[in-house]
Amino acid sequence: MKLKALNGFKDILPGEVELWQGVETMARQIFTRFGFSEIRMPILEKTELFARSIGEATDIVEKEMYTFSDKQITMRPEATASLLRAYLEHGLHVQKPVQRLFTIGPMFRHERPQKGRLRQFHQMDAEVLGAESPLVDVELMSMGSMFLDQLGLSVTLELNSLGCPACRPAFREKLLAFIDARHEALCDDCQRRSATNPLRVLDCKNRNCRHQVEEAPSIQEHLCQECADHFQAVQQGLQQLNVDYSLNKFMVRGLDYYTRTTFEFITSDLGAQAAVGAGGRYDGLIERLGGPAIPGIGFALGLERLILLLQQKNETTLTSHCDLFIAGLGQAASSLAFSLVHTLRRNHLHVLMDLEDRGLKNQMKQANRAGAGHVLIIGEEELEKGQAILRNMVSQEQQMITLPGQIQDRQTTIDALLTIING
RNA sequence: GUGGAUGUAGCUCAGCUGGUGGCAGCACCUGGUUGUGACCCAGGAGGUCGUGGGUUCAAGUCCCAUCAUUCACCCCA
Repeated sequence: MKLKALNGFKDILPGEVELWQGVETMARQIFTRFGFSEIRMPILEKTELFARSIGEATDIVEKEMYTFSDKQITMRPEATASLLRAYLEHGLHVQKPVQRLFTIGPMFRHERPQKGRLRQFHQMDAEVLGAESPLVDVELMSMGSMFLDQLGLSVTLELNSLGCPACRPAFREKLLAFIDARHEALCDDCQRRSATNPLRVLDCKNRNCRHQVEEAPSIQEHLCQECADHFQAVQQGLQQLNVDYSLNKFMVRGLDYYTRTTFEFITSDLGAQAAVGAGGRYDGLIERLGGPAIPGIGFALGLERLILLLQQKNETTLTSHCDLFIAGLGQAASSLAFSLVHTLRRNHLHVLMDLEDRGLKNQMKQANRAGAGHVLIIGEEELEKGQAILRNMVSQEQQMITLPGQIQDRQTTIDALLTIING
């Protein structure tokens, strides 16, 4: 085979698609229950939008975006930027003070693929715009937690606060001093990071670095009064709703726009890609995009990672069931079956038949594979008498059914079939 | 961008120190009952051994290159 999908791009085949649909349905149900409305945005946006929101100096913007440079447009690497653009463009912030929005769709990042990481991947995104209350943070996390729980996945919620422009600079200085004092002991990556993004050093997986950083100053102890109060209220709210969480003073974000509350849903079952979902507050972002000073918070869940977890968890024997298979033997019977199948489909039945003139044995096999509850066998002998055999594939019982002689009689047969099959 | 591993049937994989590609499993087709599925039995079809070079009398097997996949680093959902 010469033509293949691009590296990092995957087909989702029948058998797996059902799992995706299940997850998406669950998400829509639960998000709707929390008052969220779905919004869908285009995949292409002006490159500038992502540069301004995600941050010029981030890895995503620096080297991972699929950009048509001659046109200055980019395939979205995440959803928040597009969502906020749409939110401002259509004046949603004027229509309602608080908007709860979610979206599901593909994102694109040119990274080296590995387990749980693709170049085209899918995220579910939930965002609350216009609300500053810590209870909103609590509600959002509890929603994510409820969703994952309903899927039967056990993940842990980790929580941190990144402070705000008022308190973060001071902490940054203090952290830099700490890191500089241990510069020689850190790995090459961390030495580089200490210059570009010192917060990232806290997040290094190198065991030695982790050890070095154990006593590092905690952002949680350097928050300004407002941020500290907010963080405190978030924790109280989580406790009130019995949402389990643990504090992680080392958690940082890869996108520049986060402030205050940040959180991740973590699993230990996906190898290196531990985060199935992550998000946080971004109180300055809407303003940065040219809108009014409106606070916001949101999170994204990685669909591929959820699917992997679900697949690992249980053998997904999602067998499709069809109501009826019609097996016709011979030209006349097949022809009758053909129109009967069509009519039954109009009556909302899931009906199949073979169109290749195969033998009865083969047709029975097909019916079995399709998980048919009943098979209607129209043989030549029965057809002459205006009858057919209806076989219950589970109980193996068979009964004679009268076939429609005239078009007008058809409804009688349909009704009889419907009664038996649905009954 | 950097490392490691792996490319044999539609899928999962055997194939030893080079000697003609596997009665291998799943799936598929046909038959075992004139016209009855799952189970069983018999048979069948299916492959330029990723690609291109090299070594050799002889390469799926050894060497080099290349492409692809994958895991990890990095980064992130």
